[in-house]
Amino acid sequence: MDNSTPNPTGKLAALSRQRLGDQIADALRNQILLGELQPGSNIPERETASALGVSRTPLREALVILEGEGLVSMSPARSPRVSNPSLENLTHLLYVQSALEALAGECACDQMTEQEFQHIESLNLTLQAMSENAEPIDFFAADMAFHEAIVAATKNAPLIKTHKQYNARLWRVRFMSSRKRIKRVSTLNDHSEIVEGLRHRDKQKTSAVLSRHLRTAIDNITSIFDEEN
Amino acid sequence: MDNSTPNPTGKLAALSRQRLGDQIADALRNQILLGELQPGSNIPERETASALGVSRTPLREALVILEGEGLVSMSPARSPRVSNPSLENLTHLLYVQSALEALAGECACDQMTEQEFQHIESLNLTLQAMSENAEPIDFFAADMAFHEAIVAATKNAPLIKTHKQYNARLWRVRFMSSRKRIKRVSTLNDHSEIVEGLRHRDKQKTSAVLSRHLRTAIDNITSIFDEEN
DNA sequence: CATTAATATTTTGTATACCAAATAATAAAT
DNA sequence: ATTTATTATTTGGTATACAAAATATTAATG
Repeated sequence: MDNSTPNPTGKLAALSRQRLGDQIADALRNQILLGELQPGSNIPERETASALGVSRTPLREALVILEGEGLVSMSPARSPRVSNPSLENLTHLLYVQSALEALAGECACDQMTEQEFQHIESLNLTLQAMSENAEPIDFFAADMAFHEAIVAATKNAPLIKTHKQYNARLWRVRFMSSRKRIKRVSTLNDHSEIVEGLRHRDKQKTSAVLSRHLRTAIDNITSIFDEEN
Repeated sequence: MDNSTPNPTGKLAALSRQRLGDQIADALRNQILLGELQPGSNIPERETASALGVSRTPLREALVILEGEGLVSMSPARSPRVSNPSLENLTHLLYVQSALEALAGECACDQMTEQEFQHIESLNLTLQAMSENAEPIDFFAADMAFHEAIVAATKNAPLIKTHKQYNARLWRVRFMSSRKRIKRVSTLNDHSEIVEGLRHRDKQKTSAVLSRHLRTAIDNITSIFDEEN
């Protein structure tokens, strides 16, 4: 959030390469994804603003952005809160994400370069190598990177952005789901099938496997919720 | 934007049933969809704020919301502008919308009530009746209502919201496309097929027809762009 | 001791003020 | 007359100040 350029006010970098509100939104989003800001927790404006060394105006801008992304909810005369989605809501999100990734798989077959395919393939190999040994967080990160690479290969900017936003809302529950190593084998099988579909630029197969792959995740998060209650 | 409750400041209704920023966003969004704010036109903050009788703070909140929805773009030291999407961008949006509506058709087969089906069916009948005589704007509105009703029947809140946002970004070009009465017959055929799919709760057929229906629109908007240049 | 009413405090919502950067305009020099 | 340099003005970005509402607290009363 700061850089090496001195500035008149002496507070924080005022080099407006990006709006301060956007930078704050990025910072808060990270904190939410990392679990530093727990679902349901309050984000009081004054306190948070002074903690970040900014005023309430750009913080508020950030909160409005995050509210639009579904990560924060604001109610009149109440502190903004980190969203705490229900199982039903998460299921709904996963259905949409499933459709988005199915589309991505199809478009990637048309649009990806050979280089991009090789990158996706290498990400899958990394994941396969991690299979038994890796830490949950690393396995999860590699899994996410694989899916993001497929979406990126479509060069469809709105798709990439919307997919990213849905990923953010699903991040926490999918990470928790990933910690349970069960079903890691079938996950890896799916991934290999996806790579084969992409290799032959088989739109039908690629999108079908991706769709099924994501919908399977619904069962996993359901069991997560059952265990908590 | 106002109500009958008097308020101390005497300016505009301060009954904060909803944040002022949201109300302004709604108002600006309407102006953009109606074409009162043309693509590429500026939205200077001071001028617009005083025109609406509000201060820059909530107006700015509204602009940030609309930027998140892709309807407005903001650059440092420049007036916010109404987005003017390229043909490529609109094509990308339409691909996503196609996937969203295909998902909606599938979920609607599972989730819609008999009552909701009858409503969708009646909207289609209205549309068929309008076929030759109706004004472009009315035909377009009925067409949109038909698609929205299918999405609403899924009860999937994130899907409904995302679909609505994509619809807003596509509104203008789809309206222009609708003004050209060509292809109205095939549009109506598609709609009837969709209704039949829903009637038999045939997920595969319903989603396939919806997907094809939307992708056909890509050809239409392409010809719109060609004519302009 | 419990309960209710009144008050104080905290919180968000909005407006205004100030600052820096970019652009437009004007004056001077070639 | 044209071009360049300098100044003025306009614009968005951020901070602060003030207002309204809700909650927490305290005091008074049964």
